[in-house]
Amino acid sequence: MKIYNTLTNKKEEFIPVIKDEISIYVCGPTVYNFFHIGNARPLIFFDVVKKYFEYLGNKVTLVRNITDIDDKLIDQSLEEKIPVADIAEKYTKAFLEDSGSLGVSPADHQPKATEYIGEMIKLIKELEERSYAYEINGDVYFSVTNSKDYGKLSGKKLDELQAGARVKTNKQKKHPADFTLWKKAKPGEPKWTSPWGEGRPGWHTECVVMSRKLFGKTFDIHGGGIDLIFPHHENEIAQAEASTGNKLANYWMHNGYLNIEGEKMSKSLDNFFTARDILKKFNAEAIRFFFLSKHYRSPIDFNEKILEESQQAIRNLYNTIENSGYDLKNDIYLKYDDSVQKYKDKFIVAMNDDFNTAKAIAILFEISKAYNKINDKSLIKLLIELGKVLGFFSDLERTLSNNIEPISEKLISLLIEYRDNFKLEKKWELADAIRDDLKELGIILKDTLNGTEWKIKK
RNA sequence: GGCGACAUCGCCAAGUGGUAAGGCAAAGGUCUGCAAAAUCUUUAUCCCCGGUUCGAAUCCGGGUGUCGCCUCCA
Repeated sequence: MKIYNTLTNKKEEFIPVIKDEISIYVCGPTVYNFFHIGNARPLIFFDVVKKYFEYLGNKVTLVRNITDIDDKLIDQSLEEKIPVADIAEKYTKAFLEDSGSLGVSPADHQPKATEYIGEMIKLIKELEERSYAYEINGDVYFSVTNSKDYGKLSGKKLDELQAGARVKTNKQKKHPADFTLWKKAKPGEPKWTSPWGEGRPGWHTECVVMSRKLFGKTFDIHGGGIDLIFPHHENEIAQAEASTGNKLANYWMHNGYLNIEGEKMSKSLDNFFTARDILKKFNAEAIRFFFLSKHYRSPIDFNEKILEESQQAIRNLYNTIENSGYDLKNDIYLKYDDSVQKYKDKFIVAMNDDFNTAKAIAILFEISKAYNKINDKSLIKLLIELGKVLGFFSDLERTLSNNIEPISEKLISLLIEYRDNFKLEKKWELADAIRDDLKELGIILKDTLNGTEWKIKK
């Protein structure tokens, strides 16, 4: 198993701290708004990472934190004119709903920043005692110049950072790259009591204390979007190593951006889509297919045409399974012979190469094609097994059975019978009318060698 | 100014030294009353220039283009 590690800029053999037990920490949302379709990428990708490690027989613990106190929540609270805590609650709920709709399994732990204030204060005090932190007027900053290899994750050098390139410099800091550990509360803002007065923690601290609490010292994989490399993850490393001297995580994985017509999605460019809105138009597995059809580290361009294509592609895989008359309940007797096993091996080779999901998907289609040629049911079993590793076919139980009322089923059979009679009498228009009308109702008729089959359109 | 990523068929996309996976779309054939599904067939020499090599989409150098990061950001 090889994983590309941002820390070393190369693919490395993956060796977990504890054999067969893998710890993953992924930076979760700041709950100040509905999350956008770009945020769905790390959610879906690390969902697959977890599923794949489990498929290989590991016990996986995935932590995804929820940042529920931050400047952005305060801004949103002013805009919506409701308290910060209500903003947090509202958008945390929305996050959980929408990520669930995307088919992303809940993390094993979903710690909230506000539950860790005490821990964060402890860490900041520790940093202060070791003179990595200094306080000015109730604000506390981390001093990056005291950190001996600051910049090692992002490859940036302190003297090359162009201070104020995008955000105006805070002149009370000793060095422009110093970052906030504790922020003094303005009147009316949410606040907690600390040795430096009332205020709130800075963003970069929560992940350090949460991961430490839930995993102990060094854990296996820290993940997130590529934009978090600097400064967020850089600052996490600086704090963790300054306080204990231990590595925070062994492997750092970062997914590329989702772009809109080649450009980064942002509110100011007015090319911003929430996952919630996209889910109204496309099903979750089409969205998943879209993301997984490209390697996670590459930028991916989003548009509706691609999603439509993805939807068609995943539907075709479902077609293969549905047409096979596969019986989910009785598949335990199916065994893989060598010719089938080789597809499984190829899939694992692809996934072991830094999660090459694009190639893994190609193998699903090879299996589908092979089945349609030789009709070996064990290929369908493998297709489902591997598809589920990528998070597909969650809907299979429902789509394989036309789950409707017996009375409706009888009605459909009756109509098919009438249509058969019309066909025998060569009254094509009447026969086609029945088929078209049923289609309007979402019932698809197919004439096969075994007679007319029907299914509910999903 | 510093750092980095990317450029493969109409569209999406894998491939990192041995002669171009896969998906979507399109065209034609088989099957069908028609349709759907399935199936067969057809469609690229890899941004440009130069170099290394028996051999390069893959390595090196130089261009061109697109995008990103340099303390909001997945």
